[in-house]
Amino acid sequence: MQTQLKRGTLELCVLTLLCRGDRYGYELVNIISKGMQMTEGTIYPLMKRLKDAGSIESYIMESQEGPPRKYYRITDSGRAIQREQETEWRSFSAAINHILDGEGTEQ
Amino acid sequence: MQTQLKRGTLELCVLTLLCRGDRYGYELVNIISKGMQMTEGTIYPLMKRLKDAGSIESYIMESQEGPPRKYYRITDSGRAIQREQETEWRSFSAAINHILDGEGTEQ
DNA sequence: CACAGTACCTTGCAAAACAATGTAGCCTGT
DNA sequence: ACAGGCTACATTGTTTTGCAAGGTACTGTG
Repeated sequence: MQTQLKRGTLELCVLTLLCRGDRYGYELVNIISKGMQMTEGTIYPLMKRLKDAGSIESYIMESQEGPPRKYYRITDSGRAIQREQETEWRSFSAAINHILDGEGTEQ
Repeated sequence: MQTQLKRGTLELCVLTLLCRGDRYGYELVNIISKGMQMTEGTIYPLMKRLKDAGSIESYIMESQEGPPRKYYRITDSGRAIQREQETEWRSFSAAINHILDGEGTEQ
């Protein structure tokens, strides 16, 4: 059920994390999955969508601890979208909380 | 785009409103659409799902101002689901806000 | 009698999360 | 030397749900 709640917000999470520095896919899964359930089956299609949209760029880097990593870097356009989505999220969650806290009770 | 954010939360909104009293479909659209965009094409399939799941019941009442209205009443099982989903929403939105407010910045 | 508002409903499309599955490199223990 | 586990990438197909578009029908007003 939680599945549905995540729609749209994972993109915001990823863009927000990338605003603070480059990350590779597997790393993003590990960070985000601390707060909510999410797996690689979700992140890679999402990264592809973001790349196709021009919100992020990627580059490969070797690692001493395993296979090469594909790092993602946010673009200016990605930053703009992050700001937009953060605003949307805040007003959206405010609307939900408003209903939970009693909106619509009055006759 | 906001479309994706709504996933799952509209059900919570409807159940929450019905916890406070019976409502008819068109009325629910009017209340919820004050806070976010939503139309009848969304509510009627949702009400059918909720009814099939046993979360709500319905009854018809005449109206002096137009066609008869189909009112919905929440069931005990519906109330339990509402509580569950409200808890889920609160912990979910907390997780998102946690990421927005700096989680994952530290090395 | 047309039109606007109220109120119901269905069909078909699109977006996105995710389980399942597959590849391959690195490291440790035996 | 090799099995097993972790790291790290990726794709396919299923499922859920929001919504535009379309349709019916009743009531009241100009």
